[in-house]
Amino acid sequence: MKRVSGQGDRPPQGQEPAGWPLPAEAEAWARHLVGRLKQAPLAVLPRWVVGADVAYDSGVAVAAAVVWDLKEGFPVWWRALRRPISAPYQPGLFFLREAPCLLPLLQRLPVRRWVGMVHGHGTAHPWGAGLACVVGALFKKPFLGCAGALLCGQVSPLAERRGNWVPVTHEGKVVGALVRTRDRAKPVAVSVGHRLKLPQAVQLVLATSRYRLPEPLRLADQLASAVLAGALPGASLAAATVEAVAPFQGGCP
DNA sequence: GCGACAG
DNA sequence: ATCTTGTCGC
Repeated sequence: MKRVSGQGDRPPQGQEPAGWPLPAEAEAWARHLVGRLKQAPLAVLPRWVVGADVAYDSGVAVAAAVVWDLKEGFPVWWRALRRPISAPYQPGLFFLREAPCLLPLLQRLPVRRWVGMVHGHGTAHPWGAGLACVVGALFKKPFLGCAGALLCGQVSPLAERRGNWVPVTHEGKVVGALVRTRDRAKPVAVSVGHRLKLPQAVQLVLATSRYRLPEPLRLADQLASAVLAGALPGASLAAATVEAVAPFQGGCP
């Protein structure tokens, strides 16, 4: 598929939009990428779950990543990165806005074996190419998507108790799951992005959830917002140096 | 054809 | 996403 500048299948480096498709060719680019997705089961659940999210404000984006230790049950590393917004939000093309911000950050993780979690959909997407699929495929890492609302698909009634879930069906296929992460709270939409199975994705979301959103994502959400608001220091991509971010609210023990 | 539509 | 503190309910 044609790109602004061909760079193989590796995550684009540096300033955008180099390596990313233009909005007009994004659908074709994404559909091509879908053909390269793997749904192989995760042989071993990694010890670390990386939650990543982005907060925006008039031209500026702050991406944040949090490494959650499944064994200990708390965050062990976090970082935020500031950079310019590269694309407007468009349902279905969310990855064009979010992925460029996430990649530079994910390349600096302190752990080798991890599963990624993004605030958005994976396969539960009109073309089966949600943010989690795009990031997972580019990184060749297991990724799942966890969103607050469905973008497509149908579901049956879901029990009110935490831990229950029902499949999300789209065009005759199971593309995700609606998961109750907290009693009586609005369910979350979980779907596979790359290199893991839906039951494993659901298991990971439930294993890291205390409130409605899984902790790795909820904390990344808060960190990104705090840095955006200026309450905490973040690093600028333009500065070429990524700095450590000070502990934030609800920090680690 | 029209509207809805992750964040 | 974002404008916005406390408040009510489970």
